[in-house]
Amino acid sequence: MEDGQRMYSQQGGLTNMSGNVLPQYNMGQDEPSDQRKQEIGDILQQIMTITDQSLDEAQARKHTLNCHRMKPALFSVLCEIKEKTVLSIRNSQEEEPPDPQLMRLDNMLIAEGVAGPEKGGGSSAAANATAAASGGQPDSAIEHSDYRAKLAQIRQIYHTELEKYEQDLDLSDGSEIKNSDYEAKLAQIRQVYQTEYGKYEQACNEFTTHVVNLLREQSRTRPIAPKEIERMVTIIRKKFAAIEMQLKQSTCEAVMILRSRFLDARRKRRNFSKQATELLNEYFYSHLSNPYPSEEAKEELARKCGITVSQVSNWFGNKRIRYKKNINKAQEEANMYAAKTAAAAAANVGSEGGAAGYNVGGGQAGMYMNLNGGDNYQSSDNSVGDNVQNQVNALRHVISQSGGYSSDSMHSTPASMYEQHMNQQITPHSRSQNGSPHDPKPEDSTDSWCAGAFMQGLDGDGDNYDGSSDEPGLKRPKI
DNA sequence: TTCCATGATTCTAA
DNA sequence: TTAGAATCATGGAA
Repeated sequence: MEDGQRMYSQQGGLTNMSGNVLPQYNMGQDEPSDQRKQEIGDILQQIMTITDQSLDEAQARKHTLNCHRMKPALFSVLCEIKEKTVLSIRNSQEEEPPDPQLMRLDNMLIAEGVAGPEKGGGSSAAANATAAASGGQPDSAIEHSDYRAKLAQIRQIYHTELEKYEQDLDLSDGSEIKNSDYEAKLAQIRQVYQTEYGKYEQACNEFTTHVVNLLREQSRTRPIAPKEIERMVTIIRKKFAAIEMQLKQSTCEAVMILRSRFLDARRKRRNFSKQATELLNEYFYSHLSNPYPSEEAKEELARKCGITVSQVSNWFGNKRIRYKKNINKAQEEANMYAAKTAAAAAANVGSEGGAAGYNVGGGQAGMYMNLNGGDNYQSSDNSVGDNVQNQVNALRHVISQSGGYSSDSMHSTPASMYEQHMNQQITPHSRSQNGSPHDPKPEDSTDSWCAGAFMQGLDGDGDNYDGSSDEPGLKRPKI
């Protein structure tokens, strides 16, 4: 009230802080000084007590005050007093540099492509978000139930959205991120961030508008200058910058977790189990004429090996290229698997008493024989008896060619076979009938994916140990 | 510690 | 979209 009392000039008129009499208002110079003092005192008293009154009374009082002839002059002086006292303290806080932490967050989000100038996430926000840690003026400066209700509502929305945000990103399961998933996850983070940022901006704007309207309304009964409203907007923006900071921190954390999982997934490499490798090799060498398993076959292999279809595809890709690069070793391996397969088939024949007892689903040999029936790389004749016979033929062939299973004979590889292999090599590309590299081999095709000679070394027709078309007198390379 | 095997990724061609 | 080829990075044996 001291400031208010200073408005009374010694001359009996209204003066500003500089002591100058305000000439623009009709101050009623001809009125007695005591009367004017009393009148102004009444006005001030009404203003001070207006918040103690009921809503209806306050509204009525507001109207009376607004219509009072001295109100403009009085408010002008009050605003000036406020400007030069309370608000001057704030002025010193306004020119703070941008928050370095927020700038770092902005930089990271921009670098990761999550936020950027075109997305409205980075620079514009940073411009608004200067110095998040300012004082708590809004709460103390504006005592209004609407304000508090709105603030509580926004806080609740913020926390709800924060929970939703973390749920949407769904990075808490500890699962590994594959390369193909990385971009998708990053895009998901980007989308969630932009959505949440949009909500944040909307809430910020709504709240700012609400407070501005509130202050304008109050300016009818309180000395609130437009400049003060502008400052209040700035303060609100700063307050909301804390929310923005939280949002950006959460997003950065999500990106870092994603990247960490992704890199971990790349680094981690576990060899497949021995059994899985055996199954894959058996399939590979039994389909050496066309080692391109169908999707169904891949799925079956993946299921049996306990790996993914992608891993099966990788394995076959690696196997094909490494087989071609190191044919000598591959031949040894092929012989081993051929013998093993045939032995298993023969064992089935012996134990089950013939073709009728062939165990399609059981055993490793049965496994790929079963797959053969599904992808049709095998002979079109899929009768159980023929399959068993094929296995037996293959076994006989391997044994006859190798002279048993001695390591010496298994490891010796005639140059003629290698040369023939290299000369007759046919890639799927060149074999393709319509130019597509992934066309499956026609069922009746008798050509070879790689090294028909090598397959001849197994059963002579390049058709997965199918001895049915083997010529009795066909001379096989000596192993 | 080194070397090799191997699963995975990336790039290119078809 | 798939396969081939090159390459990377890790696991495991020597």
